[in-house]
Amino acid sequence: MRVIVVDDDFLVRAAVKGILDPRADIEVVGVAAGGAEAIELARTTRPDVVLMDIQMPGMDGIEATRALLAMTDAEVVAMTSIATTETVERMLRAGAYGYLLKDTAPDALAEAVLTVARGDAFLSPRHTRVLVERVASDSGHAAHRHAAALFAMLTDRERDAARLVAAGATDSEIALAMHVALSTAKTHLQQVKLKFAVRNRTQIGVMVERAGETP
Amino acid sequence: MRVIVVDDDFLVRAAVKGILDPRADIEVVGVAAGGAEAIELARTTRPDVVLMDIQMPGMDGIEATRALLAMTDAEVVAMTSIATTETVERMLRAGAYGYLLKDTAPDALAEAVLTVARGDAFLSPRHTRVLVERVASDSGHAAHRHAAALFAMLTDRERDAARLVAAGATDSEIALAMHVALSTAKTHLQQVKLKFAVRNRTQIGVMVERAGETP
DNA sequence: TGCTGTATAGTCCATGTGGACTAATCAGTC
DNA sequence: GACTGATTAGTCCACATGGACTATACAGCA
Repeated sequence: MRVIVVDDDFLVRAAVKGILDPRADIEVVGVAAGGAEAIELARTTRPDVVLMDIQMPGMDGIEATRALLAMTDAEVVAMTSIATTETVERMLRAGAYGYLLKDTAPDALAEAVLTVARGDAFLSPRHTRVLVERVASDSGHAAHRHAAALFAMLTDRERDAARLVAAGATDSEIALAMHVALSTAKTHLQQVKLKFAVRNRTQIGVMVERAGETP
Repeated sequence: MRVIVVDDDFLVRAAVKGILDPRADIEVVGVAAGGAEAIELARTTRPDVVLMDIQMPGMDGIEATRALLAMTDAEVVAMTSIATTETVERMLRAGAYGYLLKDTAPDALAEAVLTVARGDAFLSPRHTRVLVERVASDSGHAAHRHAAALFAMLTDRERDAARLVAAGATDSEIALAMHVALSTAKTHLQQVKLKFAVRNRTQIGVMVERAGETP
């Protein structure tokens, strides 16, 4: 398992290398002090896993991860001491599958490397909790389910009309797009209003968006 | 650490008890074969952690978790062999902070119990990956960011007006609610339309909903 | 075979909305 | 002290929308 370590702090680089190198199944093939340097290093050493610090001067860990994953098929494990929803989300979105607190036990460090290398994900318990809470609380979820359920109760043509309303079309544009008379489009929308139990077309648009049906 | 084990399979109950009981820091204070039985057991034994199977006849693990967390302050670790986004999400939403594959190593089982007991989350690497991918791919995210950025560019009063539009108010109702003249409400909405670069109020409503600003 | 739901189409009229303007007041900025 | 942006307010008019109806045709179902 070929690994590179990216951190602006010399002590961290040395410590991580010191933990991983003695292991028979992991070899640290290089260290870098910044994002740009890491990308250069990855090009030449072709690592399986990159241990990446997030806060670094210059190109930060998130940018570096994005750039790195665009050109290699390495896996990335983020290392940091911050555990805000915001940061975790941005890092995972950049493509990292591992997330470690810097005070992690040596065993966990090696385990994280091996876990992401075989295609699974490894997050520290603290980060896992942050992620779980984000998914669990996901406000507006109930509202979305309700809107989706209402949308599913529409007929095919009512759905078409509703989507066009959400896209900002006028009644006559809807009639044109659906190849029907103006009065027909209006009748469909009256039905949609009834079924959604709303007052006007604006709320139809809001419901369609909430149901995730705006294309 | 007081633990109860809930599973409809006698062999699983015995195996889990056999793994956890020998440990000095964990005591299995009861086992149950179903959801209803588990709730009864939790009432009498007051466990710290409940290991809960998801697929059970009668009351399933998700329902049981919801009911159980409503009446005790125990933590729940789900046990299952399925790892679909759907199931993981429903279980986490029900309030579980642990999620194990049934073929988990004995060490991981005990670690999961201890991790959730101290308030963190523990997911098997496979489930962690499912969760990470859900967060990372989250379609519509870019659209949401864009809408939120546009919304942030509005002035205070324009924001108020925009929210009221999304709620389905007419111009005169907006004027009333904001204690301004009809023409003022219209002027604000003209500005909003300009800044959002949209054609009509329906699209204003859609953008406000997309930005997550509908109260 | 009649009932129900869907899709189509129409009329009439009150009200709402969009567009194009102008303009005063006030707060902060250069 | 002039300028800019925010907030307020106004007029006029064309067009869109909502509401309340009626009505035909066709499908599937009991």
